[in-house]
Amino acid sequence: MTTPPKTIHVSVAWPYANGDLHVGHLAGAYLPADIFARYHRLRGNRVLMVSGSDSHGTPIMVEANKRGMTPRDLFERYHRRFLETQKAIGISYDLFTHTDTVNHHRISQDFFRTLLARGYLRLEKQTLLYSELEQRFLPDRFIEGECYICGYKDARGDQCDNCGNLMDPMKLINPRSKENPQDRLVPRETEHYFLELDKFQEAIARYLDSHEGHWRPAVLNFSRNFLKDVRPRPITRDIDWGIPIPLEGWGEQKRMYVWFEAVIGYFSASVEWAKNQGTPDAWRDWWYNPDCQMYCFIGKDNIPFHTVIWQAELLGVDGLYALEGAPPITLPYDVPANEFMNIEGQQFSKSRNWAVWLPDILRRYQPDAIRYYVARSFPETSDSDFSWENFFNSVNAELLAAWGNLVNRVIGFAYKRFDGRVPTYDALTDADQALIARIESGFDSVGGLLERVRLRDALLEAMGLAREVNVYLDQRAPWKTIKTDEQDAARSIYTALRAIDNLKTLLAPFLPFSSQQVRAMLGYAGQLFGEQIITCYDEDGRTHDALIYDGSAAIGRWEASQLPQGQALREPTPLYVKLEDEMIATERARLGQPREEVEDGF
RNA sequence: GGUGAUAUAGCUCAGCCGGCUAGAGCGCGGGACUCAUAAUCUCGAGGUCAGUGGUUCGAGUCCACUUAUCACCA
Repeated sequence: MTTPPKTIHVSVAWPYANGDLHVGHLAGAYLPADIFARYHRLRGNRVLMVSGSDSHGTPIMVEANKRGMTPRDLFERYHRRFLETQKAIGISYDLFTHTDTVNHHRISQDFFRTLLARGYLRLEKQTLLYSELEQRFLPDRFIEGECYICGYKDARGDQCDNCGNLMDPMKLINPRSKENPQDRLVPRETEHYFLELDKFQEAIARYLDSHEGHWRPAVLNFSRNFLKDVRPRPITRDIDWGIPIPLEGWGEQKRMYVWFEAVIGYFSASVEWAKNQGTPDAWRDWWYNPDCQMYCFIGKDNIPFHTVIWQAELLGVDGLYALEGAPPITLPYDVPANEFMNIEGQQFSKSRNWAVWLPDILRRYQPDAIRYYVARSFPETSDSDFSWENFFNSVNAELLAAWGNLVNRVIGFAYKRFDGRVPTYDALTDADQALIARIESGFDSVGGLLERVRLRDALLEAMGLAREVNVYLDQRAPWKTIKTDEQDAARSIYTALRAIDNLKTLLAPFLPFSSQQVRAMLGYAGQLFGEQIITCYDEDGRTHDALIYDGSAAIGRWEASQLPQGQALREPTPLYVKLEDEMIATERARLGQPREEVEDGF
């Protein structure tokens, strides 16, 4: 019956640390990744789930500039908040680090050196706009000018807000610096390294073909299309915040492009995790192991970086840090990219504050309530919508009414009428055995959907099973039979308790907090999952905070309940808080209003 | 402009290689029950499957075009 443990790598998109996390982040990548990772841990598989804050890139610089902070102070502020937020909502990273570690810099530079040595990098001259005032090349986003397509006066260097077209800053009419309008921008020649993606075209086409069966069609089609006319892409830029280029004379004004080094974080964070664990070679079990299955959880805007570009980087450095006779480096097995989650019918917008921020809602709602609604609304096949009315509805009418109430009524009944214990019965009826078998079938059906990363369907399947227990109870009516035939009530309550015991396991990847509560109320000791810990690591005097997962005390298993008769229960308390409809309007009214970032934790 | 995706009940979505009298949950209306956070169970009303044209004995399901939304590329 038991299959040998699988080796699963869960690579999760790295959030830019220039603002708080919102439900879009959660729906797009973090919650799917966590559900998937928790399921595989319950299955007894070896899971390594890593991510971290993206501390580089122009979004960080732009925001830091706006606030008069250094990029480092800015990203450290949000990194810290990311740790708190993700701990509170239960995103169980084995390591959530950031890209400004000594380790990540070293590994990214080794990627660069290896690619250069193997002839995958090409040096090219480019003409870009140079600021005479600041004595540097300005990133696209620091440039404004007149749009050469629609004539809009204040087009940004990367995109025109009026016509939506992407901009080539060199073509802008009367380009000027966003910061200093009196600054003079002059075209000047500069040199950059380009990653020759076209050299990997055939290998990646074969790679895509080999995964045709199980990838989401949208992801596969998109990637093939992107690959068709893939061309060399600059991996360095004129900027002073980022990872230095490890070459003579490239130290001062040039850094790696963030798209190049951020994905390397999946690799470097695995290496860091291994080192932090005191098993510095352990990362090879994922990265040089032909049996490892690697999943990248990302949003759709990130698809080409994780289905083509990251593969090119990995193929280009294959063998890096490998031991003698190692198998080829691991490429992602699947990239289950999600679409976007809109808010009340409109696209997320940071500038308009059209967003549902996680630190804010975690102060008002239970983490499992948020997880439930977001998971049942995952944008797995197309964009989905977060609406407060639907959130309240789903929590009250589904999570609370169908599941929370089931747990409460059954454990409550047993607690009151059977002496605070799991009832003892003589023999179960056919109906009882049929229900147990039906619920146990969920380990295959829900598990199968989870393995295929159809998480929304998996959740709905598990909830459907919970409903069947309500139907069963209605038919067996222990509240009636207990008056005439206590033994029959004992059978049906035992059966329902055992169904609940199974269901809490089936729901545990989605609802880890309340599943743990159910486990405790059923009288079990111990934890389904491990501990999430915020800790600090020291790299030769330079420290960084991280969120980690310690699974050593976790005893949860994806297997059928053997609930013992007579086991002492704990007095049940309701799992979920009922949400008051009046609050819907209050929540809606917050959208689009100025927001204050509250400083304290949760 | 190019490429890809999405458009199915009031809401959120399922409908794989064409055979459905079009499904689920929520919401709504009637009934039952009372163990339970007025929760649960049951019955029911609700859709010309974005539009137009085509292939086929037969099309939400395949093809073409159109419209709308989204992403990426230029």
